[in-house]
Amino acid sequence: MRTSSNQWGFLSQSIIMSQYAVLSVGAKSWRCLPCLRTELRLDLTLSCGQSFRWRETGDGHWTGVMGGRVWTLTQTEDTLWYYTYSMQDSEGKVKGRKRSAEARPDGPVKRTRGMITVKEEPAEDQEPKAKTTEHDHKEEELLKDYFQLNVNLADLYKQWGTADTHFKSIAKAFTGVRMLRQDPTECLFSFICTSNNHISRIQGMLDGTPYHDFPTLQVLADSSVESCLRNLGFGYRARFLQQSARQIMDTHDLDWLDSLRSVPYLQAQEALRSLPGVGLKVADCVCLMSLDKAQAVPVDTHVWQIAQRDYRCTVGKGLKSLTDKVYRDIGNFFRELWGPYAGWAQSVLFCSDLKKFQDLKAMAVKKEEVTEVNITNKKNKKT
DNA sequence: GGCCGACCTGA
DNA sequence: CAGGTCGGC
Repeated sequence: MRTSSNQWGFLSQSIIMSQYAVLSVGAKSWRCLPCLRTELRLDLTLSCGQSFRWRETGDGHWTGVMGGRVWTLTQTEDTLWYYTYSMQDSEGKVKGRKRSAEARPDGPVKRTRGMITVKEEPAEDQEPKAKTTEHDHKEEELLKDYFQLNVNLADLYKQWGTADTHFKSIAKAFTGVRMLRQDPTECLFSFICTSNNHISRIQGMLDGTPYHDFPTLQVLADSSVESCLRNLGFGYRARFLQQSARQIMDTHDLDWLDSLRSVPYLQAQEALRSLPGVGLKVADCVCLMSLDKAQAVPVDTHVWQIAQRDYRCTVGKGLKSLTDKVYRDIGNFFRELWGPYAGWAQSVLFCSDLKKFQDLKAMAVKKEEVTEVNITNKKNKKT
């Protein structure tokens, strides 16, 4: 399977053509938002398996597609910087507005690795300032919505830490792990691909360059899609993808998936489970990561292991794989522990359990041991 | 209702 | 075997 090229690309319109006018922009214009690193850590949040299409394209610079635009994001201790690229169609015409020539004197230096080139646009294509402001406002709102910045993460961490000492010790090194609010269609079809699969292969299937919009329901529902995706290495999941798209098109309105945002958690979960390739785990991922169900706790083998190892949770002990009942019991166990945002808390521990972050976790554990030693010493001194 | 094997693929 | 799900006992 090719992992270097865009696996979905042939199903959707490229936003950026790789051979010419790549990331076509005018004068660079970074904009920013006040945002503490304790509220958002781009590196943790964008690479912990919620979304598979963000890439670190430069040191601390993350590039991906969201809301029909290509974004590059980076951050300092208290500021989130963002940069969007004009969208073009396949004929190379710029569809979005051209960028204004306003530049940040002290903005972060944009660095890219290889694949991305920048073409300058003539400055005369600037649009009136009023429209620019309106447009800028819309992009700021897109970003706030995607990262759910209205949710105060520091407060949640405090609550979870009070209820759960293990969380508290881990959380010190993993602040700012935040739930994204993704597009439901992209989220659903991405997570159908995760079953019985590894992360590296999932990324190979879903990530790619050049940057592109996620394929639409109509495209995915086409009968030719299964064989196409099989040829690209999607395996038996190819059929699930095509069939799920077909079923949604045949039995629901086009906005059915989006409309699940406004129905109760268990109802949304049940609705999703009617789709081929969607069991409890995938349904919970979609509920949590795109349908505003903060209490959904996706229980995979990692989370099950965390429950047993770090919480002495005996639910389902001895079983080789999760039954639906055990799955629900473990979810309830965590919901009772963490409360209505249990799914958000779960993602922090899930993140801390990833192999690539073990060095970070080791630091937290080390601090914890030191703390324990100090407490013990104090006790010893007292007695 | 719960248990078990099959399912694509490649690190 | 891997961040499951499905279909058959």
